[in-house]
Amino acid sequence: MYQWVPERGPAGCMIRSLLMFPSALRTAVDSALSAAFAAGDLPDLSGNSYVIERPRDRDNGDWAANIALVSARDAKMAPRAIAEVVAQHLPTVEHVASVEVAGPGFLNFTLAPSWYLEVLRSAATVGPDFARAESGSGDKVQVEFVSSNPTGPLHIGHARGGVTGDVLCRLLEFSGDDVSREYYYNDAGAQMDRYGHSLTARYLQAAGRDVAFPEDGYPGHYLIDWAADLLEEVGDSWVDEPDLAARVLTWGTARAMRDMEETLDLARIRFDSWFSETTVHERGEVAEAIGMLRERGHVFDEDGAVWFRTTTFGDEKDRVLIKSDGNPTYLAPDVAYHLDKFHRGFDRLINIWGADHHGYIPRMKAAVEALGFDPDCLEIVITQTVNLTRGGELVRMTMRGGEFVTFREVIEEVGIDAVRYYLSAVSPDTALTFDLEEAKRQSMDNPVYYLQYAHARVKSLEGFATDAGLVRAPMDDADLTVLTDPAEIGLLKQIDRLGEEVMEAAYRRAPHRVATYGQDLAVAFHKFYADCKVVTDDPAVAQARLWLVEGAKSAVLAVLGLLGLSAPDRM
RNA sequence: GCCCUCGUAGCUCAGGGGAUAGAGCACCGGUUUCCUAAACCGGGUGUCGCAGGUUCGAAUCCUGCCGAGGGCGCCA
Repeated sequence: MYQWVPERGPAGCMIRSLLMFPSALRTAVDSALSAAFAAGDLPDLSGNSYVIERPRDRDNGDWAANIALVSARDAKMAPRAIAEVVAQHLPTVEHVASVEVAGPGFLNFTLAPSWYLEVLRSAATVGPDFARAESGSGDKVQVEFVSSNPTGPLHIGHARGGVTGDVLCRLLEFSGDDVSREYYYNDAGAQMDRYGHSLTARYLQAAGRDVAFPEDGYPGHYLIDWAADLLEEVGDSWVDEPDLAARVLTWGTARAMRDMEETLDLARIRFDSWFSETTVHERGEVAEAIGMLRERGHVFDEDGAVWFRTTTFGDEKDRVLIKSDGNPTYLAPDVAYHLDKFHRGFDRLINIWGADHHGYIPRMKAAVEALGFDPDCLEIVITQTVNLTRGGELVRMTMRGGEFVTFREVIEEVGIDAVRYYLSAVSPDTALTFDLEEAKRQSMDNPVYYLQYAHARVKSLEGFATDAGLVRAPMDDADLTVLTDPAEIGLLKQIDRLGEEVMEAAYRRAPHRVATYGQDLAVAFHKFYADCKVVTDDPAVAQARLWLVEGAKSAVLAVLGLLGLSAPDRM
């Protein structure tokens, strides 16, 4: 339920197309409260916090205020009676057609068509950016996501994190934040050693050497493929080199990184920067971070290890930074990395993590706080697991066994538009089931095509109108007031919703809301298409509808852009 | 055992203090001399996991329980 509360959401909720209607209503209600108080009709209710919201059922108007309901106890009056008084003192508000008291005491506002025509003028002339925030928070926001180690291909879990992060970034940019997208990769430490040894063994095996595969090695079949690539590239010339392991690890890291970059590219997931763990070690930032923690009294030594007292900040137990063998844990460079982020001047950090990292949140927050920063500036979005099915049958995957369907394979089978749509249409908090057969269907029962078809229809209409000799006249010459059909009004209302939906989705870090809205928008457009002919004998109607199509195109393109979907001209 | 997330229609999922709880799929039927039928129209389904509590009002917030998933390393 969209609610307008001035002090929340991106600062300055001004949208390019003046979509600030609820604030006008709030001003009006506030002044009605003052007037009623001055007239002695009501006690002073100005301190009550109420909400301007969308009624669930549009039969109850376009906006509703619950002031009477929240004030009933204070005023010692029946809610409906309060609402009546407020309504009597309400000043006229431009574009408001009617105000009525309804239900238990809601004040329901119904907008005049003139409002929607204002919105249409903006949408049709500005384009997809008509609902973009005029001025955002101004915050420099860094979003870190995917961040898979370069030890193998990306899988469907990475895909969800990647799509979620990417759509969230697009949303934040759309609502005015200065966004930087970063991929952090752990190219140091024990996991990389394991990977190097595994790939080295596979290389030697490929070269015909009889070597055993390490017991703790990476079992995936892809290592055999990559070893074959390496053999093809350098022959067996590396076999007897003394620095074989180092060479293989370097090559293998590059190989894995290339695979990830190619896959992300196919998925239209873009990054501004790639940050390697090695960097924080080389720059001495790990030592610096631990030093800072120690200075502030959050570090102690025990059993030969260096500990971070995270329990001070609510963690379940203290955590090791430097193991007794002298090597850092995963946490140490990660603390240094986050310190580095703050040093780079970001106001807000958002990390997209998989559900398996949930337990890591308290210690990371502890690190931020212990280093002297506001832990609320670090937000963690957790994406729940993805169950891959094919025709309802669970596709068995063993991450530990190394047998899994890769992100790239899913893209190649299903197509990136459908993959992105299905992965971003569900709340990150919900464990989702991704069915390959269902997503692959190129038919009307696939919601992604339903949405894209709205765009294809717009293009088709444009072509047909042109062929029919119908040329769109300037906006100023069009009489938009002829748009009165219920289907036309319904479409206008959906175009109007785009701005608030984007704000809400960005503010709540809820990228899936875009897909939900997109379906409503597409429904309204297809309904309009079915009920109202654009190319008609009445030139005034034809002109107005051409502009309505143009406005709808702006909204549809905005949604497709936010979801990172292609906008096909024909299907 | 402790912590986190989830539990809403047959299935996949929205809604997360507000009015009569929604969509898609699946199922049945209808619409095309008419801008793409990948569309439109009609047909029905709910103990919102269970039980308490807070509130003018609870699917939504709190507590407990049940169930599913994830996490509880000097792994990453």
